[in-house]
Amino acid sequence: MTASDGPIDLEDLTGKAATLDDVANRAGVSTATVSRFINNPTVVAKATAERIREAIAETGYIPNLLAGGLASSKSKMVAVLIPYLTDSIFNDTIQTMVEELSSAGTTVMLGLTGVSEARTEDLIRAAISRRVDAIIFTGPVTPNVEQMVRRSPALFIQVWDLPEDPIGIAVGFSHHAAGRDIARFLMSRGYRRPHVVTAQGARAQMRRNGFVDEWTASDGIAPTEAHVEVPSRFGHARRIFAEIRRLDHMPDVVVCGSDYLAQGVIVEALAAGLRVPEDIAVVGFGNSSIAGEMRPTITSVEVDGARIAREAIAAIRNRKGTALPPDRWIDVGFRLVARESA
Amino acid sequence: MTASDGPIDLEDLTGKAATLDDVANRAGVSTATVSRFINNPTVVAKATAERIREAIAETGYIPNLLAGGLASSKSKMVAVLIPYLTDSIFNDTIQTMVEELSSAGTTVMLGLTGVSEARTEDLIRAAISRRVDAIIFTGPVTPNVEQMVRRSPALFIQVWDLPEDPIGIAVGFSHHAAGRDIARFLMSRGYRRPHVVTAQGARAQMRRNGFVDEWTASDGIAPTEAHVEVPSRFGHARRIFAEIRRLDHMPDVVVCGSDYLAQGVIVEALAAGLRVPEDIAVVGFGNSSIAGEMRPTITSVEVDGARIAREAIAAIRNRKGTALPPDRWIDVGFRLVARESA
DNA sequence: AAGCGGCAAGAGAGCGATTGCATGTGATGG
DNA sequence: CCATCACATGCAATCGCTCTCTTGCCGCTT
Repeated sequence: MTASDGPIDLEDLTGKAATLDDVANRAGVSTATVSRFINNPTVVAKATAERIREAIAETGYIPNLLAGGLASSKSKMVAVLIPYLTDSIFNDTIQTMVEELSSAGTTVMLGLTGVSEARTEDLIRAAISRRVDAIIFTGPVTPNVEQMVRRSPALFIQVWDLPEDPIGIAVGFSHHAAGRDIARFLMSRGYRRPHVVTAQGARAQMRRNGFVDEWTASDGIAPTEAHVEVPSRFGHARRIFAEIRRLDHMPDVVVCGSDYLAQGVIVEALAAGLRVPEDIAVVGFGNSSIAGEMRPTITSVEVDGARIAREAIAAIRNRKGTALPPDRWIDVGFRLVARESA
Repeated sequence: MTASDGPIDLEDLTGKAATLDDVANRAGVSTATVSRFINNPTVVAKATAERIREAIAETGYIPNLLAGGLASSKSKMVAVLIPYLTDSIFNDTIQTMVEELSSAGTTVMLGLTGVSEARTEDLIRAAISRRVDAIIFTGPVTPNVEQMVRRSPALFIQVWDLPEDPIGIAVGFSHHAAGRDIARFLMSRGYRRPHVVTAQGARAQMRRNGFVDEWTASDGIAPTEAHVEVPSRFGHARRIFAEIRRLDHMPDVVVCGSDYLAQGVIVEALAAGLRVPEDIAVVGFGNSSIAGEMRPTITSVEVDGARIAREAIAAIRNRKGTALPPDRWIDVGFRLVARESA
């Protein structure tokens, strides 16, 4: 087939997708040139570029990224692995991440690990199988995961946390410090009997430790506690609140692992005729959109999830070859936002 | 390199990932056999299988799915395209979809279209570029999208809706009927002055039409209305409620496009000292987890998002070659769940 | 006029799997 | 004892790109 400027029957292309070869033939150039044009349009001469552009339009060519990735060993994919999606504290991070990555032409592979180590390992393996450029990860790293990841050229980014020795890099903040600051804040407001609700998961545990350590050190009295399954969402609120009512001493403030849970507790408390924060105060975590919209508005800890996403993406983008970026810890901090609920 | 049963220095593998060749050499078989073992372990002899298994373990081999996909022209990937993630009514569908697909070894490419046609087209193109086996899509189909999709062998599955002429197949329900049923329900409960809050987007529009058509036909009086940007989430509630208060006639029921929004309206109403549903009733949509947890519990329309996911996956799995499945419409229906709020 | 530099484009060797076909082998039956 | 067959395995072409190396060409300098 040679280049022709007459219209072609597009229908005959439906059977088989057009390839680089087809485009090259139509445009009267070699595949190498078309490939160059696609990846870096400025390196081909203007007239050639125009012919190629037309040939692409005529053939409806859509590159095969499987082939491209294989040849270049760059997949332009990143894996994003989180525990849950529903009512998740990571949603802003994911939303930003997916938006920014896809507008940069990178596709996102989403994995939900739950709390299962086996599933986590499967997902990591799947990500490596696809030769992703980076793995963005929230969760505990098992030895198997560590081994697989270390051998893979993918950049491993642990987000929402700052582990002591990240495998790749980490973008997050100190959960222990966050817990501590919540404790200090509540003390300064005069609360005396906190009730700490901790979700499953290492980060929640660290916040809880931060809180309890600080509280016990300054006050001498350990707070009462409750635990919920991951994820700490709305649905657990009723049970949590029922438990609180059964305590000998009603707490004066409930410290929740997420705003969703906090919201639920507030709803329950109000329904029970209690005033928030006068009868019982509530603290959330994550500063989700609801925190500012709930009545009363919810005192929470703001974490800039979008910034976490952007820092992670920047790290991917700035990476040279397979070297580790210079900054292995990126601390985005957090900010306690005092509102009406505590 | 020949097969050896001595321990090898695993470290020398870190530079380059192990390939099928490495495994084959170690196990003393051909790459074809290893490939067969990986894709269908039962076809290789037991002793051979064992040797291969060991070789894989020793080399830490992880298959390259880019190469595999290229050779087999099956990517074992599906694209899932939704407008938003945060407070999204699709979350259950996505959660189920991702869980079930990944445990079947298929990876999920997530795309967020927002309300932008350009971005939607880019994402479709990206999906086809990766040669996904299927595209699961929620949203309006532009001519460009239709053209790309028709030429691609990927199965196109439109979910959460039942368009008249789906490109591939559709798994969803009639939004018009849902709107109609809400209208009937509210009439039967004696409500007289509904206020309909409609989000941007075709589906919300269809529900609104269903509602308004039915209401106007039976009652003769058109409901008052309000509009919100997509997504119809918590954050708009305050504005919506403020608008309601400014109306000449206070409506007796607010019909919301999502439970998140309904929740917000309830919170605002309660904060304003109104009783729900006595002073003002509220209807949600989607039957999200909060619908049953909120106080009062929210009357909503239950859509089995998980089932939508499973039906879509089943269609992918049962597909033979590139043929269209026999059932082009799968109606999962919906169910009005009457609770306390209306 | 010869030499040189620089840009644009082509040739072709991979990338790492899959898979149709050919082949070898041992068991089976006549 | 040999033809037959099923089964397990190997050979090698193929998938559609990328990218290094080379070539061709044009315009300038000297």
